[in-house]
Amino acid sequence: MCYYSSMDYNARVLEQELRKPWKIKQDTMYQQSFLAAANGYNYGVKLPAVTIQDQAIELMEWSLYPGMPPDIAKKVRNGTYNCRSEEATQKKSFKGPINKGQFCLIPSSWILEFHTIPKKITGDKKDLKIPFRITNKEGFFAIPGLWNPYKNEQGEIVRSFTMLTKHGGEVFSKIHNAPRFSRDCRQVVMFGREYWDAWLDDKFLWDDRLELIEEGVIKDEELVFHPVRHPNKIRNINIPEMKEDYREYEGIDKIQYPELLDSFPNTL
DNA sequence: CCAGACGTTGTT
DNA sequence: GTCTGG
DNA sequence: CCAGACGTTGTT
DNA sequence: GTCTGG
Repeated sequence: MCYYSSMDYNARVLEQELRKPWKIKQDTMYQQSFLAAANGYNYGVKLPAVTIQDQAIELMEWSLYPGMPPDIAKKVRNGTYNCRSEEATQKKSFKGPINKGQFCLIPSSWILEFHTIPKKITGDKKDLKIPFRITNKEGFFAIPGLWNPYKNEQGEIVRSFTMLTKHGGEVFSKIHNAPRFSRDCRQVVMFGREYWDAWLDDKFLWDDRLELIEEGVIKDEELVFHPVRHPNKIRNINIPEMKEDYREYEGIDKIQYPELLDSFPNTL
């Protein structure tokens, strides 16, 4: 999954339209935008998130650092950028944060998922990977997550987080059709404005939260998705000087792919 | 009990 | 073509 | 995921 | 560090 967040836009929405002005811990990030990708070899990217404890936007590291000795934690962290919500309480890396109520919310403008058209069909040498921009009608939502602190090599306490996923709905399953190993198609949980307060309310225990996820995840009918130009570089997004390069993706445009006519007739 | 795992996804 | 390593 | 390798022997 | 599997 690729994730995108534009903080200046996000903060404007929060303050003016939603009347939910979270404090912003580092004002330097107010004007930043973020485009980040998750995989097992790229973690620690700093993204804006709100913890239930502080109720303020701050930069935290994407991919949860579990409470284990550093040599082990670093390895496990390769796979903690997401957390399967249905199984979270059974996982050593996540049950601690859950029991301590370390929930967070990650504001976002859109995410990308890739649709694969096999080379068999295109007749090409490689599969065709078409990125879809996915968001809600408001163009602004938030992803529920868990967070955990750790002490980095400089001895500083750093906060890290994971984004929760659930079984993928129809839209996600259709777009995200890459061949998989044995498991189901997943989607990152997206909450519209009306579920943010509940997620950041400490009266809800984990079982309540599982229900919140099922009930609050943005429905397919509320999703807006369309194919877009292929972003050729996403890696290293957290390098500050690359910020300008990514700004161009803020208005990432819908484009036509003739190859999609068979799989997405009339829906785009 | 001890040994071994600890995680998720599948463009970046 | 298929597996491994990053 | 993609990029890059695509191997053996002797020894643990 | 803590849990799971054998």
